[in-house]
Amino acid sequence: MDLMKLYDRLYGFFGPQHWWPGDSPLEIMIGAVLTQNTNWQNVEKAISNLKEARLMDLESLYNVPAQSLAEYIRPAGYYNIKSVRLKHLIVFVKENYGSIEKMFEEETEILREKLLAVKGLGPETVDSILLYAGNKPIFVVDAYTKRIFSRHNLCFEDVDYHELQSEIMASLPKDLDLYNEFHALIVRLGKDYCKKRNPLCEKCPINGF
DNA sequence: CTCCAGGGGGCCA
DNA sequence: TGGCCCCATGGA
Repeated sequence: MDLMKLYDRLYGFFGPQHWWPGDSPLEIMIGAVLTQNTNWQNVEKAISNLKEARLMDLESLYNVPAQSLAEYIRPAGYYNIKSVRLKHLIVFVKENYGSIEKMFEEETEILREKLLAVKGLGPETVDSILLYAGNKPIFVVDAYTKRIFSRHNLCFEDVDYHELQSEIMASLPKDLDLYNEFHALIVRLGKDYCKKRNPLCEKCPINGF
C-alpha cells in the first residue's frame, strides 16, 4: 500500500489539523487518558477544571487524593476509573523518573513496554503519549484507522493493533511530523466521512485506495 | 428517544 | 482466546 499517496490526499483535502492541543507534555499525557472512549470537548472541560484548581503539575497530581481528582475530571466521563488511571501514570513517572523530561530520555521501546504495564494504559494511549507528548516517531492506531483501512480493503476488520501498526510504519518513512499529522487526519476523516452509520460513502475523499 | 466519542480492564467458560 | 460486561458525561 502506498500510504504516502494516501497521506498526501488527506492533507491536501483537510489541511493541517494542529494536533495535539495541550500546553505541555504533562497536559497531553493527562488528555490521552481522559479521552479514552470520550469526546474531546468533554476532556477539555476536565483539563480546564484541573488548571483552575492549579493541579496541572506532577507534584500536585501526585499529592491529590484519587477521590478528589475524580470530581475535577467528572465531565470527561468514567471519572472514577480515570482518576485511578491518572494516579497510576503520575506515580509511575514520579517514582521511576522524577520528571516527565527524564522519562522520555529512556529508550523508546523500553519505555513503551513499561508504560503498557501501567494499569489503565493500553496501546493507543501509550502510543499517543509517546508521539504527542514525547515526540517519538510511533504511529498511533485507533478505531478510526481500523475502520477506514478495513473499509478500503487495506486491512481486515479485526486486525491486531501491533500488526496494523507494524505494516503502516514499515511503509512510511520514520518521520515524527508525518506520524503526528497522519493520525490526526485519519481521525478527521473518520469523524466527517467514515462514521459507523454510513459504511457506503461515495463522498469519501480517499475513494480509490 | 438513541447513538457514540481521540479505550481499557476484568471475568468466566 | 473468545465473548461479554463495566465504566459515565454530554453533544448531536
